[in-house]
Amino acid sequence: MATDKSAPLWERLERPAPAPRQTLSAQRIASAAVAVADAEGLEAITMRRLATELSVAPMAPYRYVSGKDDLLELMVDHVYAGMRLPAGLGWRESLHALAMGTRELMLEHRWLAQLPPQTKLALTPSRMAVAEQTLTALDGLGLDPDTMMGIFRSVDAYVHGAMSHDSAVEAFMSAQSLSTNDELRTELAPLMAWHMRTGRYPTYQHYLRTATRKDDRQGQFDLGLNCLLDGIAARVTI
Amino acid sequence: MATDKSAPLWERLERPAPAPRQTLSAQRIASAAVAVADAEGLEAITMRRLATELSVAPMAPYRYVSGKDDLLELMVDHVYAGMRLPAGLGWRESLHALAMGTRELMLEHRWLAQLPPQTKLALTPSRMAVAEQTLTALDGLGLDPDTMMGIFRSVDAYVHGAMSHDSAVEAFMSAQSLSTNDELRTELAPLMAWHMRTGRYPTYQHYLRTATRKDDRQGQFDLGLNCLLDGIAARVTI
DNA sequence: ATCCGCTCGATACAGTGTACACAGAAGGGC
DNA sequence: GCCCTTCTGTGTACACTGTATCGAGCGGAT
Repeated sequence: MATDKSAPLWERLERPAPAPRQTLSAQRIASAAVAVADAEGLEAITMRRLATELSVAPMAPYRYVSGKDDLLELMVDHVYAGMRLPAGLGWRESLHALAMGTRELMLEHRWLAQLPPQTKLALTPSRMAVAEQTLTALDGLGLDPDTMMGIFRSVDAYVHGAMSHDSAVEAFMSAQSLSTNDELRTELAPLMAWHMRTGRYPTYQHYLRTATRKDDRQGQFDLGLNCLLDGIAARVTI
Repeated sequence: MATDKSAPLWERLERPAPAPRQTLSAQRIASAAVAVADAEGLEAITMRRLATELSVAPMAPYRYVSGKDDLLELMVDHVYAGMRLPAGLGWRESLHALAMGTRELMLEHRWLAQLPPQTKLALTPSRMAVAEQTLTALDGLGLDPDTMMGIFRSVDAYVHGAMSHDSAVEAFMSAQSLSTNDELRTELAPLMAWHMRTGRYPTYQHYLRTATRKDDRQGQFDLGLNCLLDGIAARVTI
């Protein structure tokens, strides 16, 4: 029986491997790809590069993934599998853990923030598990199902938005070999100075002159997250 | 199309004068690119495609943009220039207008959500203007500058995260020629059914069975936004 | 009239994703 | 023992990408 390409990727993977040959496997492919992306960024992920990394012909991985999109899904699932949310906490602690866990994951794997849209949507088993755990933490609070899912998605949206920005900054810094926030500011200074010289942004200029923790990304993240959780609290406690 | 050196001298001489010069400009380039991306998505944006759209040689636009990244920045600035935030509102209405304006912009130009990270960071004049207007709306409330910027960035992060998801969904739908949410659900049903058959997601399954407004994206967006704004309110009103 | 500099054209190149046909090994039935 | 199907990985090829480079011809300053 031929491999049924119309079946979902995940179903195909869970079918018993009819292959005693086994120099390649979805696992090996995924972790090799993740290793490359972690070390050199998403743009280093190339079917050829992946193949050489696995000491295999360029087209070989196509036996396991139907294309690059599939590969990216596999990578996402691979790293999300490492995320464990502590159970038995209250709703707020659970959402906080969800946010912090996702943040950590996206810091460790900066490429997560630059995936193409169809991959961002991918409903992989590990992601389903995260959703399941979060929904469970929100269960039994008297919320209707739509609100439960809405809360989960809102936190997820905030985390993704914030981390998309943060990891873009960090990718930029490492691309320019900047290691401190001061170096970053120095790098951006000429552009910023030019903007300010137009005189169109007086309030922004005032911010630049008086702010003190301009680049505390962790603090920024916490501020927004706490605001969001506070707002959710008002809807949870009946 | 090649300069045919073997053609008779006289034919070569009578060929139309190569250029009524100033055919290109940053404006023309930006709006042509935006038009293509709006109609066919970001992946249709190709230096060659852009050139043919402008009836010009592939390398011609490089006189105005130093590469594709520059082009994308130009496009971002071009569409953000159309965003006007009403002035004279209170802080909450202003933040709400910022969120809704950005949402509308990202719905109108779905490619905004799939830009590469360095372009997402781009500090273009139009984006600076949006930041300026928002900061102005937050001024005079007794907030310290860091908190002002933090609030602006939090709202922006939420909007980007939420819309990144939403416009990925819509890109997927239009790619599969699905027009209604029911069609979308039908398309995803086999995958979802497979996940559910594993029995690993009981709470998710319960959600699927009992939820009623599963795909009300506007409602989801509003829920999270209102939560966030409520949380901010607690920090604004001292 | 001459020259310079800017704008745009033509060509070329390395690198991308992936379609396609083929080689060889694994294991079951005779 | 053999053969034959089936799966795995190989080799080659193609259309397409971003962009470096060189050169042609116009406009304006000298």
